[in-house]
Amino acid sequence: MRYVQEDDKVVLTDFSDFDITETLECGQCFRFDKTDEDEFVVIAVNKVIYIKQYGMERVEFYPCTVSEFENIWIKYFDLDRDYIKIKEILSEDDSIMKEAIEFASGIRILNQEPYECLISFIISQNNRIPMIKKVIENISREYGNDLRGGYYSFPAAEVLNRVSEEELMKCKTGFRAKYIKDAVEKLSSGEILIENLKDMETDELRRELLNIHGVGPKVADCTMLFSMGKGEVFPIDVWVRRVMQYFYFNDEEVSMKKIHTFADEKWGEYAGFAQQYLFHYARIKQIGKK
DNA sequence: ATCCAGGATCTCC
DNA sequence: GGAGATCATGGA
Repeated sequence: MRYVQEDDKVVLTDFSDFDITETLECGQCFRFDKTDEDEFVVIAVNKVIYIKQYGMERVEFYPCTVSEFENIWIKYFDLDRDYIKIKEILSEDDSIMKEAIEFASGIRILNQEPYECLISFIISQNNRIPMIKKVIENISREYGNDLRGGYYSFPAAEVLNRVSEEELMKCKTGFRAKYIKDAVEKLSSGEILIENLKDMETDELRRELLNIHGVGPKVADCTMLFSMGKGEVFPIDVWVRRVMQYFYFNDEEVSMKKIHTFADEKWGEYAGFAQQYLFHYARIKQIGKK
């Protein structure tokens, strides 16, 4: 990996296993817009950044400085991880996983902000991805800070804690408004210290997140995988359930516990990565849907 | 119109 | 401890 400053851009070259379109559109994050072919704008960490990719030759990040790139975006886009090794291990003696990986081999598991990620996946329950994006956008526009260009930061827990359930509903949160309220209350009161959570052991962290009303296994697991560096966590949603049953359980109904045990034994510390390749593959190809 | 969406909760047994 | 209904909202 090599990167240099060119005007207001940081230009990345000599990289592999990174595709901005696959990474953003594989369902792990919601605050981005496509601005052109292989070009996106991402809103994160109080910043608006554009990313344009030219094949496997060149990726431009702008506006951006080398120090911002090193301090924020390398970690955010998980660019310092060896995906070649992960893909080798996951593909070994598994032609299904091999195909899912080859289908979108440029996916990186982002390291998002824990608080925004948690609220985003609370909103995601029983919802569609375009609608999830709209709701998060509504909340940000209404209560976040203006970052210019029509983009707004996601409001802090202390800010949303002062917003009534009825006001939140106007952002189209639906029945999830009371769940968001419980989360921001526990976070802003200090009952849950979100920034300390990623240092906790996975099982204990999971139990902590499950104490929030409206956070179940799936939302907790997505939060841990996509924002707390817990790469061994295997979130199971309708698509992952379908694809797992279809490919690994002879298309039979199996319990969540059974799928978790299987994933843990088969993929271990890389189960979360396996999950994301499978989820994206299944959703695009509509695997297992009747 | 009816069903369903990156689920979780509540109720009832 | 598992099955079934319910929850807002909008698109197919």
